Amino acid sequence: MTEKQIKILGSALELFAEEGFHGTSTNKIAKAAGVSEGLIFRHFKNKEGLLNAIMAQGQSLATTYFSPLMEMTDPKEVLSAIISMPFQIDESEHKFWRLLYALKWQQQKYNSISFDFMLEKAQQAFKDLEYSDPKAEVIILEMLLDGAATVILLKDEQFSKVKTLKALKAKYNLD
Amino acid sequence: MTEKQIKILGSALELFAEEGFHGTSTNKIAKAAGVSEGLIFRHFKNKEGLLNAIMAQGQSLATTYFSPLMEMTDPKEVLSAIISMPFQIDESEHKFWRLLYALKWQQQKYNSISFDFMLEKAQQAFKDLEYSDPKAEVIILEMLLDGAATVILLKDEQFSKVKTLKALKAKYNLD
Amino acid sequence: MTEKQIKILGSALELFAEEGFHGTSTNKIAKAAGVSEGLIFRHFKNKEGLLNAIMAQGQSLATTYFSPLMEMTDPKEVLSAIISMPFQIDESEHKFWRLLYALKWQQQKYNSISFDFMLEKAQQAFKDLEYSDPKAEVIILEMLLDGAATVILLKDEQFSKVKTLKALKAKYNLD
Amino acid sequence: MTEKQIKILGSALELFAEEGFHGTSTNKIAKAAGVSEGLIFRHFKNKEGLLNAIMAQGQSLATTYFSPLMEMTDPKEVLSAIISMPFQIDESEHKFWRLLYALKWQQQKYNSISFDFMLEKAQQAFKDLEYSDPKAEVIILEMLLDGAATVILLKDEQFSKVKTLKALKAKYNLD
DNA sequence: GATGAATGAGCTTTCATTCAT
DNA sequence: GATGAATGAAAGCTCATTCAT
Repeated sequence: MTEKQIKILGSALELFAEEGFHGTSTNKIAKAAGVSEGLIFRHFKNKEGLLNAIMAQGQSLATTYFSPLMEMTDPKEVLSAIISMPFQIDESEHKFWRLLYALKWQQQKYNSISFDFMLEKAQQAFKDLEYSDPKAEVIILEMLLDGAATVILLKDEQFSKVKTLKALKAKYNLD
Repeated sequence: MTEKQIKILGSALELFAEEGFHGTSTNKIAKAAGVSEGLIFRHFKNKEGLLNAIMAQGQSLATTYFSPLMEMTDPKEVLSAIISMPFQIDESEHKFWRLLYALKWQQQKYNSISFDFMLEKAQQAFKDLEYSDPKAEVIILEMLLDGAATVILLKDEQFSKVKTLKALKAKYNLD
Repeated sequence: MTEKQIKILGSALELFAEEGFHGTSTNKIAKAAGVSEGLIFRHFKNKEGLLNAIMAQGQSLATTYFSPLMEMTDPKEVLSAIISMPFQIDESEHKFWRLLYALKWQQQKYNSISFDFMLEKAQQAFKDLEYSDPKAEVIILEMLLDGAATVILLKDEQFSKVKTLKALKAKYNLD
Repeated sequence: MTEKQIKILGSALELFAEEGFHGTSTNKIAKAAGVSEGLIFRHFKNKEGLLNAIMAQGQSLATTYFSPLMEMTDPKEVLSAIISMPFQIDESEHKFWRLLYALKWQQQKYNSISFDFMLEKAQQAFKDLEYSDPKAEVIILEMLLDGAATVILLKDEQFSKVKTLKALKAKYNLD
């Protein structure tokens, strides 16, 4: 990938995340990236192709997130790792997750990154810990993750992440 | 409001919720409502005016939701009422809440309907019940509400709401 | 059809005929028609839709041309009528036929107006007149018609149509 | 001429003939030729330069066609040779003539290859054979040639060229 | 000679909005 | 109140052409 391609993807991610896919013109992206508008189409074919390229990039980011889970066996460690996730989104990834969540609400088409594997791992953990209704627990966990992501991505820094995570872990008796 | 105005608002709500504000053209709305495009502008001045009208309608819906809380004093009853809320969204309101949540991710401008009053009420309840960190508890509750709304509005009917709500209430020792 | 639609179709026909479909921009058409560019798309959906509308108009023109043939029975009268056709293209239809012939060379898609009926009528006439190879005669006739159209449409008025038609009829003994 | 130049010219000829000059992008030509787009401009300067190069190639092809005529004196031989021409277009030249005829309809600019010499030769032949209106006969011959080319180039192989040519020669009492 | 990244003008098309009826 | 023709700005996209490598 050339330097300009990277610039385009970066600007597009930022703008899509902030103003939405339909709310962002290719003209705006090109200007933000310091690039001619035509170049966007030469490299990504479409405005949608641009979005796809961003999502493809994100897919590998997500994989990095999830892979450590695979090897864990201790159920408490598993739950602790899962719950911590949204609290560990850092500056550089912030924009990507914001876009991903925003897209969720618009087209199922872009629900491409799947959390199913993670949720299955969680269900096993709840079973191991002998929760009475593991299925319901998984739903609640999913809600907590989506909710944490929502609050963190939309009103970051207006509350103490450390304290919140601690209280949350306490609810599941995770040290 | 005339019948045609109602039709327009209904179609707009549906389309905005599904395809986003910028993703929906006034032409599409007019066709969905079975109305001439010009009429939209006669009644609502703007595309944005349309959105405002929808939000105004929603505001009163929200008030209906929240008002019973005002009179409650028993902290457990308060928490129980708050937690139940997203689980009680019914068919007819579904589209509106979907739109409201989708807009959250797009423009802060439309974060108009505020949950602050409710969250303060919750904080008082947590204090009354002598939770060790009421502030953190409120954040967690907010996450749960946002998360529950997300899951319910986006993948409705793929899980048991009754069981989930029950397990959730158990977490807070609410009967 | 409104006055502006007619204007658009007229300008488009003229420009397509002179500079080709791909060689003519919708901007140019709009300006020639004294109309906003958007209007073209509102009425005809596409640039291609514009072409289709022109062809549809032409179809009825062609039908007018061919229908008198249907009732003729005298073979000489039939051949005479057919041979005369390209020589009777008048000013108002000139542009349309020019476009039609130009399109022939580019996409079979637009070979929509069919001369087959006319050629069958001719074949019957050649049989009636006991020509030795009626099939070959039909091909030659088709060539003559295409050729006459080519010469008339592309270098009109540089030769005597009357004398040429006379000499041509003489070749078929059509007084 | 290098191999790549030949490839470019060949692809351009083919595409121009099939989809028209304006209907063919340099990008498409480059891909068809298996060559970078830039190379086209290095070798031919312009898109128009490409067309000119094709026409120059064609000019010598045409000369080959016409030169035998120069030395003929017998009028019947002359007419026979002229009439036979379109029927002798072979596979390898097909595309070129198709392009040439298609261009006729698009821009007079490209009426570059002239048949005038040939038509003068024909007029002399008609005079020698004491046709009553040699001028009109030349026009008719021109029509026949254009028409034969049209039919042969656009619906090749759907009829017997041998029989058609025979019937045609019979019309002029050529053996 | 050859590539392919890059450009900018121009193209087709969409869209919110206006206005005469 | 209601329509639908009409607009003009801006959107997404294509294209011939240039240039560094």
